Amino acid sequence: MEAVLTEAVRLLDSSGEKALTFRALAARLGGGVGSIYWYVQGKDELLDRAADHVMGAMLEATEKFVDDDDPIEAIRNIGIALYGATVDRPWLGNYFMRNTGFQPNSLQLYERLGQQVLRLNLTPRQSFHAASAVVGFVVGVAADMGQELPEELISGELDRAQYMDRVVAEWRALDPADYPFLHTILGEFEKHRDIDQFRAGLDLLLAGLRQQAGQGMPRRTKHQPASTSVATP
Amino acid sequence: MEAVLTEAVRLLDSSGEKALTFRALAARLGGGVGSIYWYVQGKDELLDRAADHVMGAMLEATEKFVDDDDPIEAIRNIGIALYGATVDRPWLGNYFMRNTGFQPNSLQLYERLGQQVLRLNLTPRQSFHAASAVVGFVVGVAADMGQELPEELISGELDRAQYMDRVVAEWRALDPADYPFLHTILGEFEKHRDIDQFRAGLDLLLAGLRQQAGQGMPRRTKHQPASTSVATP
DNA sequence: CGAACTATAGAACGAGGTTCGATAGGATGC
DNA sequence: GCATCCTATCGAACCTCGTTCTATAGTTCG
Repeated sequence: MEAVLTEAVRLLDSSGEKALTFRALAARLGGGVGSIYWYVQGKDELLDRAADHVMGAMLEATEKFVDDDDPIEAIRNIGIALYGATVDRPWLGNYFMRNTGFQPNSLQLYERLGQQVLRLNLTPRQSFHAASAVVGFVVGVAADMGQELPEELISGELDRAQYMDRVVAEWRALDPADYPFLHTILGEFEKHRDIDQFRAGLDLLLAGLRQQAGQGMPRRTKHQPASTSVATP
Repeated sequence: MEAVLTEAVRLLDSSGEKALTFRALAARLGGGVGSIYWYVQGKDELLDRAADHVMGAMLEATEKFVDDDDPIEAIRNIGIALYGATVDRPWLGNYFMRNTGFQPNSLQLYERLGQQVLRLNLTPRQSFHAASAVVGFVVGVAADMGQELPEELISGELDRAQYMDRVVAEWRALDPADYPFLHTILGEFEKHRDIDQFRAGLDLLLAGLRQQAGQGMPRRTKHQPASTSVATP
């Protein structure tokens, strides 16, 4: 059973979602196609199980962040870790889009992030929205950035830089009068790294969150400078 | 050709991604399976074309926002429109995750949003990050929220409220000591509406952006004393 | 020992994407 | 007028893949 999952994850990681077929998996395990159906009900469940398997590792990796002095810093670290695990697993991002995090390990990760939000002393409604926004942003952007590579890259016809150059060239050919923004950011786009782009976005979101936490909302006027630590759970 | 796309979109919207098969589409058009291959190279391109078709309508719908006095308000409106178009089209969200917006109409929408960002007078790098973050957030969250319904709902076995109740009941059964956050937000989750949740997240992000626009200089938010209550609207 | 349960194997079925050759109808060239 | 292309259409055939079903051991228990 464990073997089925690890081998499935290996297949997914190495060759993408398309490559995970029951026949290929059976071949790897040196068994028959039908055998897998003894362990899982169908392909959906196989994917669910594989995803939760990865999220288990994810949980362990983020355990060390919960004691951070600054809760926002903890949220950032957890978010970055989640991003990292998702971005180079197109199948995982895809899975998140298909199945809200009701799987046990996903739920625990949501809880872990939420506990950091609790330390900000917001209203329950604000806390709910904040945690959801962070998870939504991280998973959404990671799924977006981690998408399967276009075939020119897979086939080895072009490398990443060449492909990027081609896209930039196409954009540069557009009329600057019609596309002033695109031309403004072309230089940035050309040399950008996905991870920096992600972090910048996350920082914007967290800045908004910090601001909300800072200005004591309706009742909770907790006017502490927010850099002093709170007792950890 | 136009007929192929409109019929494809109709199939997708009415019955989901699974329902779009070449055979079904051919039947609707009263033609043969092979004919469709004269217009598109394969299923991927069919999806691409269908998505761009929808984005065209999207563009027209957001045209009226570009003259808003407050650029941030314009960004918010465009974001909300994009969210709306995506959230009830699971196939569209799925498409965004598979293919960065290099399609002509997607690119134009990105440009339109970017032009509003330009009005904030940020550095090119900040502008690039801001526009990307907003698009990433909107599309990511919409794709997440718009996912295909679980089968209990499709089969009509349960309605949305009943399904929600069941999830909430499961969560309530968890130990509050282990899941303090989940129990804090249970009440909110129970009565939440997706659109409100989305707007709240977007507002957080835009608050961060407005703050960045307010303080003239580029600046890292990491580890600053958090006394950043900058003038807000 | 026989019966029931665990676990495995692989043939067979059906759905769906894609390929291929056949077939017109119209335009163009000689 | 006839031959030759180019456009557009059609559906049979092929291949892959998820899933089902039956057969077959081994193992446990009465």
